[in-house]
Amino acid sequence: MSEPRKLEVLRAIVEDYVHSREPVGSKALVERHHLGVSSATIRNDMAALEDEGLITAPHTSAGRIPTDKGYRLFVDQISAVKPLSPAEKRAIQTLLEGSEDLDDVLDRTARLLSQLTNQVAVVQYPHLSRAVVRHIEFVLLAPRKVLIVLIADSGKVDQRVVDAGQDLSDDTLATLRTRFMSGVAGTPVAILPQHLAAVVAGCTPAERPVALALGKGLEGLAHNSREDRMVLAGTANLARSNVDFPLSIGPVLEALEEQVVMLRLLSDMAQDPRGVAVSIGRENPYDGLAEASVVATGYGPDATAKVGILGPTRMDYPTTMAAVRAVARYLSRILGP
Amino acid sequence: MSEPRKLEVLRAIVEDYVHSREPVGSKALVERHHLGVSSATIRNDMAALEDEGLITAPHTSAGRIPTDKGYRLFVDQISAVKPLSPAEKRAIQTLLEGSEDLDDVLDRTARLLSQLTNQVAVVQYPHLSRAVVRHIEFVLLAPRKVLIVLIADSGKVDQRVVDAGQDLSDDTLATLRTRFMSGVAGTPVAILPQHLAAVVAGCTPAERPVALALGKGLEGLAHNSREDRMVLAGTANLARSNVDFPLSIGPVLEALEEQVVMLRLLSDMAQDPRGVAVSIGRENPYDGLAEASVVATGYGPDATAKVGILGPTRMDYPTTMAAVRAVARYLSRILGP
DNA sequence: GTTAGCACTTAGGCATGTCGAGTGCTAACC
DNA sequence: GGTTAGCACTCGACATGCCTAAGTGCTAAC
Repeated sequence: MSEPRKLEVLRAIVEDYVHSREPVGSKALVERHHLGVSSATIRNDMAALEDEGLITAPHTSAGRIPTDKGYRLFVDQISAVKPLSPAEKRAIQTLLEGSEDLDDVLDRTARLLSQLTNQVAVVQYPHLSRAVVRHIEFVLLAPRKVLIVLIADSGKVDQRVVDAGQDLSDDTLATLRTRFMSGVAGTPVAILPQHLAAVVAGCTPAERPVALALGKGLEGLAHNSREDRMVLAGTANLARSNVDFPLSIGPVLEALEEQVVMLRLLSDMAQDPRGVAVSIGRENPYDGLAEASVVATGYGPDATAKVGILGPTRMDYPTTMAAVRAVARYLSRILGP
Repeated sequence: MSEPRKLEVLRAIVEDYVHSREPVGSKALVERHHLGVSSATIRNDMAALEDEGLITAPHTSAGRIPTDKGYRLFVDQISAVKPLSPAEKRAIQTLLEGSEDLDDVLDRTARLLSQLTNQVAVVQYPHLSRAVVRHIEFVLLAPRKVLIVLIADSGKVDQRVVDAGQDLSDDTLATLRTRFMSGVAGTPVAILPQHLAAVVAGCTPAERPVALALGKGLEGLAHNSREDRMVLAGTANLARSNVDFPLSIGPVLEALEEQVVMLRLLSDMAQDPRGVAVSIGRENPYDGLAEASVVATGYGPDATAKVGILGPTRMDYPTTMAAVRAVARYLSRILGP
């Protein structure tokens, strides 16, 4: 029994199953792929593959389907990432170039990726930490309510309303704004807290309480900003691709809604040498995703923010991986300097 | 055949069907509800209701289920909006009060409403038009790229990047900012364009082209801002409540993703005198929602922005309407002055 | 206008039978 | 030793027939 052929058989099973959605039998295999042997031989190979836990039979007299382990081997060793068609590349470029503000870029990216892959697309907001504070604005909404706006050089704008704890005049606020601005402009967001503390320390005792409140607000903004949010698109694909649902979509929708779960999952995924990480079926830490796979990669200057897709374990990995990788590259380019 | 009893029968059918998810027969009706007549009489009433198109039988020998028209009559004339339990009211209050920035408020609102109703919640971003310009900020991201930030007194912050058409210095930009600020601060967003034109006209010829670009950007912001976005929550409820799906969720997910469709639908809904609008099944202009109902209402100072839910036509209207109305009220209060 | 009674319809459950796809095994073959 | 043909066996999918329970519509009596 030749080892290379066994892998070839696994590859054929994965490809056929992804394509047909039906368990694939030995006879169908020899017909569709020109392996130069008979179906009986294939049966022996398949029995071996089953012993190794790479494929399984849903019931006695049906064909075989790949297991999570089988998909893993397929992704790691057998398949090559398929390059995108020029048409697709062009589509990515045109679609992404038309956009300007960050929300819009991410939104378009998600929609694009979901169309390209026919899966659910997930795009995490880029991390702010490496960015540099460009501008701070305080706006008095009510005597005690102050809207804080933090603008970073990445073009990202974050906002929050804080309670000043006491009534304020526009003048006081303007003074404070100047103080803060001179103290933190140009500071990397990551080390903002230290600088804020210095500014607060430099305030007059009268200003102190308000400055403290504002400083806290800014700190919160920098720390807790939108990088823990994400954009979704293509949820409808879940229902479509699963007309005969091997994937019960309820738990998956729940996972998608629990953004914390998804974000955690994305950042925990080990980066594959080929630049795209894949998490298959039960490899996912979240039970609701036991029948789903995630394909993701980082984007942006340090690739910490993630972009990816989620779909049934039975998906076309080579094509999907190519799409995710390509979109991430274009996205990095657009957001870059 | 007494007319009031016929309505009572319809009411009983709707309530039972919503509760049991199964067609309801004449015998079950007399047992569960103390109508003082026999099942034969009810049968006569039901035949009449069917003639009027208010109920229908899925097959010859099954009970009846309400039609869209039946639900409509139920909602309009029979049912009373159920008040929320004190516990629920408290939950709404605590959950919404903890939040500060607008994104957060809307997000929490959506989650809350979806939990309260077990349906998909939709919250439209509040309209900016009535708001007053509080602040404008220009930030130079690259020599020719300017980030424009527009802050309204509602606490809403919008942003956009524009191409200035020529290289700029920080100084030039600061001058222009002052000009724009003095020209438009305090202006209602709705009439911003006129004021912008005046500012541009008042610029020196050298400044003109840049001012024009910036003015255009601001105008676009005011006009086209996030009011055409919306927040979703509880999509997983679609899958859950429809284990035996009378509602195929694919088209519904598609509709939800086409935000344009949903926003259009929300704003087209006629306001009910009781303050909550309902659109039932085929009343919806969008085909994918033929088996779904939308319950929505306006919120905010002039109730133009909408908040609502979407679910199967077979839903508990009285309770749902109460929840939507209550949440909208709390939301208005939170966002109010 | 209401009721009882009865004939009629139909979905759904269940047992039964058949068909075909696919397997595992054994014995022969190169 | 690896490969092949052949064959018995298993099981899901599908069709058929039958039965029951639920529910209706109608008619005649109250």
